[in-house]
Amino acid sequence: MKEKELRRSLAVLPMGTVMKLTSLTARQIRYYETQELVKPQRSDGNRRLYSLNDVDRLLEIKDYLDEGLNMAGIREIFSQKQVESEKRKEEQRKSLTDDDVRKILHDEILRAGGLQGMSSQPTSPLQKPF
Amino acid sequence: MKEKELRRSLAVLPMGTVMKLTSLTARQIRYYETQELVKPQRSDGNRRLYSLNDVDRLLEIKDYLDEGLNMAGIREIFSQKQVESEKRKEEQRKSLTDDDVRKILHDEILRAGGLQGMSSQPTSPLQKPF
DNA sequence: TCGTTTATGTTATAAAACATAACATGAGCC
DNA sequence: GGCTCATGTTATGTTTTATAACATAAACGA
Repeated sequence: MKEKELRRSLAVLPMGTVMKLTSLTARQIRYYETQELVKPQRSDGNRRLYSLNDVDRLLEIKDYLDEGLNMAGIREIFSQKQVESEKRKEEQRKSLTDDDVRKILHDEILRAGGLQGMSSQPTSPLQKPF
Repeated sequence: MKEKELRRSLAVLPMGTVMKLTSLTARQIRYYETQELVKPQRSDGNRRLYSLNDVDRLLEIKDYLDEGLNMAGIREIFSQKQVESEKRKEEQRKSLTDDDVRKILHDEILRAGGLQGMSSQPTSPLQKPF
């Protein structure tokens, strides 16, 4: 699912398209940028280029505004979300590492015991002893 | 998966983006349009707007050209593909219909036999007798 | 209540991107 | 050599976008 992620973060949409997709005015979209709520890329000619993720973000902003939040509030929410997602990423990194450790240990045990075939799992690419 | 289909056929990409995504020149892209190989939408101001499907199509065209095909050949291939896809669609429509018929028949049999509970399937929304 | 801030509208001006059309051209073909 | 095909190049006009400045209604705070 890394391909999809890439597609969603490709900056390819010009202002006009984003306006239609979000029903926001150019003024609003640019203002939210000054408030650091979205950071579109720029083309060589300095045109703003948005990704699908940016569009989603703008729609989120709209929702929060409807709920009465102000720019500062939305900024705060977004920064929290980012912290959360980074935590999750770190969590996953750790858990993967633990998993590796487990595999390695398992391997050690097998070798120590002298190939008794407790498990019929094919050897993992991680092992490669020596 | 109907949502994805919709997203892929949304005409939102301007010429410049498509040029980068395909490594084709504007001249080429427009020429393929005169050859009816792609039919982008137009914005209010007459700008061409492409969908992700269009981009894929342009990449296909590029491949076929590299293989030595000419416009007529590519046009032919595309029209064949369309026929095929329509056949498959019709096939699916039919098969779904058959399935419905089967369910209805099954139901008829159940009622004729007087509720003997041969199957424990919950009644389908299709039945609604009378 | 008055002065501020906030979010957005409006207008002016310049530049970038795109459209159409016409002419140019090298490769392949008869 | 003349023709077609796919594409390049150039010219000209329109659309879209950028930035910036001024305007304003609503909310807010003193």
